[in-house]
Amino acid sequence: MRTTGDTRQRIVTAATELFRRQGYAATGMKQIVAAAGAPYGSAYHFFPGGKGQLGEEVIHTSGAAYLELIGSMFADPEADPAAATAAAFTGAAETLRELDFTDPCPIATVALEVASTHEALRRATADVFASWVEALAGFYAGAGIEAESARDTAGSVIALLEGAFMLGRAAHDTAPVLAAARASAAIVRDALGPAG
Amino acid sequence: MRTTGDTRQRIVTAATELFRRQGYAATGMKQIVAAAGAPYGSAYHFFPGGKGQLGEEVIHTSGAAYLELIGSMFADPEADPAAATAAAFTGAAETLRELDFTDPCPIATVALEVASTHEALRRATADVFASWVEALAGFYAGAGIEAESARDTAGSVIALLEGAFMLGRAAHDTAPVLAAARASAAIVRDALGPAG
DNA sequence: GTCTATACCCCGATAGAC
DNA sequence: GTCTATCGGGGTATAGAC
Repeated sequence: MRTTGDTRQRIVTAATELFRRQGYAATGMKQIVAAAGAPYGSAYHFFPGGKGQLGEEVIHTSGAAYLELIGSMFADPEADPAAATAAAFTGAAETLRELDFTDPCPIATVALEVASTHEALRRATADVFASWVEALAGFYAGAGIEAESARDTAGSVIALLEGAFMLGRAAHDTAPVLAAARASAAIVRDALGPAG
Repeated sequence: MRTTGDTRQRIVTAATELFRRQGYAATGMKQIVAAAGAPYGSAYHFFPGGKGQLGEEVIHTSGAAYLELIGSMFADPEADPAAATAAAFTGAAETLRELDFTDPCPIATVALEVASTHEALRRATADVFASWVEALAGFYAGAGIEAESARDTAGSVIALLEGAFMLGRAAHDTAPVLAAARASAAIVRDALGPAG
């Protein structure tokens, strides 16, 4: 009654890694259970809804983990918001290199793949993006940006990060993410207004 | 000797549309030739290198078409660069809605899918992104931004656009692209410096 | 050059022994 | 609850008639 929980968890973990590296369509259930060291039947025992149900869970759990990461990076309400944002980008550039240009974002590839093909998964990615934007918007609002503008700013910062990952991965170069660090600071400063 | 060219072109066109909507891995050769109204063997007659060769051609040709679009949107050297950039984003938001939240970028999904799995295709997407950045950087340089900064600025603007498409498609909402319009102007203004 | 048939493999999913 | 065998279908790619 304890060991069974391990198998389920291993399947989710393996799927998360494979979806991130290869995308949703290119990853098979057999590949997932093989990577998880689990028998094939376990996948459908724990996820009777099949690949779609597993995909939904992967999106939500990895999205929640990333949300915590965002929360920890923007935890200090005293920090200068533009500088903190730029620092997050330079840190992300380092992560990108450490991951050997595999995707630092756990759901980006899947989000694009399913956006026009799989409603349930599309909604799951939308929920995750919204949770990230909300968290970052809260930080900006605490730093003095008006609520609605804070939301827009947070959305643009996350969009910029996702796009910078895309260009950086394609080029095998962290330069786009480093350039985006400066751009992200400009976005936040603009939202802070002349006083900021 | 004329009609054969049509078949090849129809295959490329059909593949472009399907890759854009579903991604690379989820699209099959059979689906492509069916959509093109071509016999199955024609695909391997014109593309003996198979799906990979077809993918490379799709990336390069659709990337070149998008390059022309960028060139036409930033054709006026007298235009205010920040305003022109923001206008491009508001136009992109409209396009996104017209396309019913299908991907306005012909290579974004494929770029993420192949970044860590298919070297030849990854390089093709990198070439395309680089061509877009170079074109936009030329416009910014003409508007008075120093060359190296113009390149960084162009990269960040394109990254922001790609990321905004990602969030907008997931949410089925043009708001992220419209918010990015203001952010893009802030990025360009920051690069222009206090004088701009 | 055009088109059909097919080889060979892996897909997601299920049945049912254990 | 665990695991294997298998089903029906679709994947890429090729052979070869026309």
